[in-house]
Amino acid sequence: VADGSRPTSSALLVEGFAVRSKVLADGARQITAIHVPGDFFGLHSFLLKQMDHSVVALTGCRLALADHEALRRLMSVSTHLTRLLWMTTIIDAATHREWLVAMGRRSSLSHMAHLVCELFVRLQVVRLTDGLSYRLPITQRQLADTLGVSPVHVNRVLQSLRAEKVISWVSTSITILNWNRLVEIAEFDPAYLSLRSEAR
Amino acid sequence: VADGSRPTSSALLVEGFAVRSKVLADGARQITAIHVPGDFFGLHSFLLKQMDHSVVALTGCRLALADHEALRRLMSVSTHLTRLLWMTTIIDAATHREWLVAMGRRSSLSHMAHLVCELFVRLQVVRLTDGLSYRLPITQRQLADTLGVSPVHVNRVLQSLRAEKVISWVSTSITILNWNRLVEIAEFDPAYLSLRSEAR
DNA sequence: CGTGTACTTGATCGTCTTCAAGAGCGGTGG
DNA sequence: CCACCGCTCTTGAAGACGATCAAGTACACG
Repeated sequence: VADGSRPTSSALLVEGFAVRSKVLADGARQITAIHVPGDFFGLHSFLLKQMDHSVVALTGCRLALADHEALRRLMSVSTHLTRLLWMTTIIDAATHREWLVAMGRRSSLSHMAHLVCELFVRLQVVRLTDGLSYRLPITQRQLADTLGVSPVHVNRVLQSLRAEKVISWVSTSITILNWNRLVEIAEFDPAYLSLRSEAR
Repeated sequence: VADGSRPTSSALLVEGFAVRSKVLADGARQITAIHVPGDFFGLHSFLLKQMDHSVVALTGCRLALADHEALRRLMSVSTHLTRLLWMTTIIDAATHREWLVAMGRRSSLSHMAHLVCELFVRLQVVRLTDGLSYRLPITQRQLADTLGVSPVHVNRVLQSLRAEKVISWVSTSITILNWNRLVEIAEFDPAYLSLRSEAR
C-alpha cells in the first residue's frame, strides 16, 4: 500500500509479515511498525482516506480483505465489533509509544532486546513460536531501519547479544537462550500490548 | 493521569498544555505526545482500561470531562460521532509515527524544527497563534525528553536555530522568523495531521 | 562460474552525552 | 529587606556511542 494512496479496503493479515514505513527525501527509511499474522491493519485509510505511510510485505502474505463499505455497515450494526476494531488501532498507538520510548531513551542494545521480546510475545499469542524460538523474515538492513540505526551497528549489537548467549539469530530464525537476561536488558513489560483478556 | 491507573472518564483539553510520558527504571523520561487545547485524550483508557503511560499537565488546564459510561451510550447512538472520536485516536497514531521517523532518521536539528512546525500548524487551527508566534510553556529539560536527547544538546540546537535566524525562542514564546527555511530543515509535510477537512 | 545481496569486521570520524561550573531569576524565610 | 535556595538556561571540555567508509566473506541465483 503506497504512501499517499487511497485504499478502499482494510485487511487482516492471515499469513506472512509486513511493515509500515516512511521514506525521507534523502532516501532514509524508517519502519514504524511490524505486522504479524493476526494483525488487522489499514484502518487508518478507513477513517482518514489518504495514507500517510506505506505498508510493505516482507514475505508473501495472505490477506483477508475488509471493504470499507462493509466496515461502515458493520459499524452501524455492531457497537461491540466497532469497539474491537477501534481497540486494535489503540493498541497500535500504544505500541508506537513504546517504540518512541525505545528510540529516545534506550541504548541500541536495549532497543534491540525490546523488539525481540515484543515480537516473541506477539507471535506467541498466535502460536507462531516454537518453545523459545520464532521465525522473523527480516534483514539486518530492515532491522536497522526499524531501530533507527545503521546496518553496521545492528550487526554489532547482534554480535554482543550473541556473545552474551542471550539470543541466537541465524538467518530468519531467532531463539531466546536466556529470557530473564533478555527481559532485563530490554526492561520489557508487555502491558502495553494488552494481550491479557479483559471484558470489552 | 498516572501510568497504570484506570480512569473512568476521558477528556477534551479546553485550555492549557499537557504531555504523555513514560518513565524508565533509571528515571529517564520520554514524552510521547504534546497535547494542546482542542485535543481529545484519554480514549486509550476508554477502550483498554489500564493506562500504559502518564498524562502530565504542563500548565494549569481546563478539561471537559466525558465519562466512559456516557461515551458508551454515545457509541450506541451515533455512528458518526463514534467515527470522529475514533479518528482522533488514528491521528494520534499518525503523529506517533511521524515522531518515530523524526527520532530514528532525522538529525536533532531537523527533529526540533519539525516539532516547532507541527505545533505551529496545530495551534493555528485552534487560533492560538499570533502571526508567526505562539506560546509553548515547556522547559528545555522537557523538550529534551520529547526529542530524546540531553538538555545540553537541546540548548545547543536551539542556539544554532537562533544563530541562523530561523526562530526566536524566548522563555515560552516562539516566533518563526523564516518559515521556508524552517520547513526545509524539518522536511515538514503536515499531511499526517489530517487538518484539511474532508467528508467523514 | 559470475553477479548481487546480505552479513561481517576494522578504522576513523562526528554527533551527542556526561561532567562541571557559572549566570539569571523567582520564591521563601529569617 | 535581603540572603539563600532551587530551577532553568548557558557554556566549556572530555569522552562514549554510533555513523561512515572500506574491504572481505558467505551464499543464493542465473
